[in-house]
Amino acid sequence: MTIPRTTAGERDLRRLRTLYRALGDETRLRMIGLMAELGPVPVKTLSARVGLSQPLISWHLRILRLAALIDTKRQGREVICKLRLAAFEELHEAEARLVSGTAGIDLAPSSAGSEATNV
Amino acid sequence: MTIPRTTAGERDLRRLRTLYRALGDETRLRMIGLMAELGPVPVKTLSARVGLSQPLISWHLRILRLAALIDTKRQGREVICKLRLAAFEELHEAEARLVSGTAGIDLAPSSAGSEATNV
DNA sequence: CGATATCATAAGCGTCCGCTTATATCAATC
DNA sequence: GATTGATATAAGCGGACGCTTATGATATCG
Repeated sequence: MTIPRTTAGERDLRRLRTLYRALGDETRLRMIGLMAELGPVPVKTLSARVGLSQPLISWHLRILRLAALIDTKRQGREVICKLRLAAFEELHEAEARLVSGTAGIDLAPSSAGSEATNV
Repeated sequence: MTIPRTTAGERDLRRLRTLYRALGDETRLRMIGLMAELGPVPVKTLSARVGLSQPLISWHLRILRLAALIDTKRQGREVICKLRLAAFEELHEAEARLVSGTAGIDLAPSSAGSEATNV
């Protein structure tokens, strides 16, 4: 039961980093807003409504997909994009663990028990 | 009452972009975790616990401060950093507006009433 | 099978980001 | 007021990011 090589808190950190980073772009937020408004939607429509080139939208979609923020499936020659609301719940949970102060986030192991008590 | 130059949804988009972007870095997430765990904490302690140089921590703190995720105040020669939990509530609210599909996020104005109905 | 529509990938480019080192500001203490 | 401690800012650098244009892959239709 020696501390696992990658702490739970560390895993949260990675996941949070990926999610937040994927969300930290105005174009992607617009796309998410549209998917929320329109429901499952083909790439072309996103491209048209956002007003950016199709390859760029496709690239943004890849980032959102890799972050598991959306699902995509082929339907004929179109690819339908659907928002994964569950991802936001996962986000909230990891976020809550971080902010509740019980994550055990640290780097300097020697700081345990030393002069760490401040304020 | 002509549509305001910057829509409410647009303002949300900017705020969300700033918040998510500030949160989309592992070092900054570590710092937030530490502030959540330790409460108000001086810069030096953050630097020591995270294990990165003081100027770098100071720079990350600036980003968090500009995003209104933390408060900082001088106390003697130290600067105390405190997590602003309220920021997360604001984040959740804006996020909820976006994801609920009522934000009216768009770019192409001509798409109103045209062949926008898909799926 | 050829032609067209929808989407993904590749290559290239300017900019911002994360980080380091060096230096400046501000406050306490002697 | 000079020195020491704590933090902020400046300069510089490599790499990732956001975007465009060009090309390739996949599926439908005639």
